[in-house]
Amino acid sequence: MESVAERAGVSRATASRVVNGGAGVRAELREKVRLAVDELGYVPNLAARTLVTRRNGAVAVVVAEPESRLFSDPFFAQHLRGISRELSAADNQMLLLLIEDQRDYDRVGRYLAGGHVDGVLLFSLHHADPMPETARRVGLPFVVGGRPGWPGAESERDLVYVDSDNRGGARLAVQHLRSLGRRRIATITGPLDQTSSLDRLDGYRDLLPDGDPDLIAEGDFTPDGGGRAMAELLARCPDLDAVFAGSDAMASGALKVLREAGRRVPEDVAVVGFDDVESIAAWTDPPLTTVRQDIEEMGRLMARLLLRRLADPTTSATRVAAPTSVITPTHLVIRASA
Amino acid sequence: MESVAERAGVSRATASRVVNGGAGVRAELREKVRLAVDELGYVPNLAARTLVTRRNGAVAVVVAEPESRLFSDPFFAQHLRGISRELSAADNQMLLLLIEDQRDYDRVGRYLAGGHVDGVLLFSLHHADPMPETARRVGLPFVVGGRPGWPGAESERDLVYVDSDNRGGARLAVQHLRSLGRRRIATITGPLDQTSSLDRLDGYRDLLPDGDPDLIAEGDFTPDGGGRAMAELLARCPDLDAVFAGSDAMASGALKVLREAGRRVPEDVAVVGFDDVESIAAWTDPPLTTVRQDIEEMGRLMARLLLRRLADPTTSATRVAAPTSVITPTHLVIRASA
DNA sequence: CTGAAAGCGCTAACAC
DNA sequence: GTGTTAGCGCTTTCAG
Repeated sequence: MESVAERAGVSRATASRVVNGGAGVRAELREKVRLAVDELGYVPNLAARTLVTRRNGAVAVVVAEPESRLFSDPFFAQHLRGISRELSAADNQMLLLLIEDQRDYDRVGRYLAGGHVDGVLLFSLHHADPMPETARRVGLPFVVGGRPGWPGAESERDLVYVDSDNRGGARLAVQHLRSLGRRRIATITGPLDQTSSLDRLDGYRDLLPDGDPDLIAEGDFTPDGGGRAMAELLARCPDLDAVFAGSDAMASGALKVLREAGRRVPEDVAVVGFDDVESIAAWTDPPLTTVRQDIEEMGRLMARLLLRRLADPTTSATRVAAPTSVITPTHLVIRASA
Repeated sequence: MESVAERAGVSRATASRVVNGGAGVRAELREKVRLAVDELGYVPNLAARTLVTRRNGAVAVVVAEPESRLFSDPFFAQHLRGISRELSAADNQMLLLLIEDQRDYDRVGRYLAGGHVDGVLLFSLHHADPMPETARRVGLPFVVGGRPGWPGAESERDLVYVDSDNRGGARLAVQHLRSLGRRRIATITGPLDQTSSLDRLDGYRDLLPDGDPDLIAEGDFTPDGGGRAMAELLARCPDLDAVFAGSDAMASGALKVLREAGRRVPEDVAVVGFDDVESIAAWTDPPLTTVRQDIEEMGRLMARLLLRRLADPTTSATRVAAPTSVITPTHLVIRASA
């Protein structure tokens, strides 16, 4: 920058002003500086800038997903795409931090504390996940993907999150199955330490308040887990005529087990999934009827919420219209499996 | 750090030494400083450190994949997992930079030039991709995922890359099909502007040098594209009795089209995929026989190669044992489709 | 509207 | 061994 200023015949201060928007600099000089910047191929040193501005132009995305689900369910990638788009539209970088084992919590915690990012996006929170507390401790604004509250989690109350209408979506699914005349409707849930699984189960129960508990089996959001749960259900309730799976991935596993058991889908057993992940739902045999949630849009919303917080440093004092959580709608996509 | 030093009764310099390993400091003082750090909850400011050391402890992963494949093929996620593991084992952060449209090339280029990272991992390079040149221009060491060379790409000659043995893998697939007695073996290729597609096609041709060109159709690595290519092939060569698809995702699309056309797999048409992405290959109907490449390992290798370059600043002058490209092996995984 | 000067928080020679 | 000193490259009051 020294040399840019020199070449343009101005001081470093003026050069700096131009580089950062050029407000309050005579148009003539502004041009001169811009020219010098181009000619010298000057690029500002971010570290130096951060040192004084205390801003990084970067936000961290922390994904705490030790399960193999992360790498078998495109859910995650779609989310990321939404986030990345929104962030880069605002010229912010996305840093992906993966947490795979206990040790990583520390590493990521240190990284966040190190002041390399301006805010944090948190994902796949399981019960009693320490990340929100960590983010709060180091004073970084954050937004959570998926409703984080567990009964009694006092401290989590006023944090901002984005989630889809899991409960409503589940109701849609069961409703549809019922309208098809199905009477023995089973469900395969996700891991019950995640609110999304819980909410979907609640939606199922909303419509089947007196349901047979044997019709409920827990999976883990993987095709494998879905298959295992399906096998359990079949053993317990051979007379079931429909299944609502808590994710498309699990539904695909269930489909396979049903096929192997000689049950025709949808004739003998109707199947509905959840997510509408194109690469799974459209390609199973038969193609999956499922509950659609706009995952990419959820990602965009998370990023937007965080950016708003960053732009407007509303401390807890003068919060007038603090960003608030949002629930995105779900709807049914009918294909061939139900 | 000022206050840490004060509290420990030492100078800032000594405090700094302790924080950075504590070599050459009396054990007694070292303890004192450590204590002060803990008590004050001190965390070093990375920006300041970077400013002077010129090191970030971070490497960028640039994924130039405008196609929707990125978000429908777990290939990518597995790669990332490998990279992330290797990087964090060496206490380096991974920054994910996605390139989706032309505009993004500039944004990412600026970011790299800004000096926020120590090195770059490049992915999914298409023909004449400008990223390697950009990385070279800003002077960042980089490693490429997938063989980048195109005929005549002089400047790309001596860059380091990690790739799997695509050609050998394809040969394995065709070999297997032939050993099953198949005589009309078709292939669905990936986009032919990527070397991985080209190499797999070459492997196919190695074993079928006089093959009927009508038995070759181009897909795009998506299930959809695979389906379209399969339909084409069926129209052109109704007598085909086997298909080698250049990816599991394309194979899944092909399977669907085959099913709809009333062809039984593997009885009428045997199908072999490529990748062995568990979430696809194990869950298709029938489960896919495919060529396995250890994607996560490839990611780890890329990271390791880059880290070695960073650790050992071998300029082009004294290169004794410069890191060199590596090709990982492939092998056949037999399931039910062939 | 522009320039001079004072740091941001840390590390690395260099003396002691 | 340890402290002193000089910056790393940039932004930003504060005068002019």
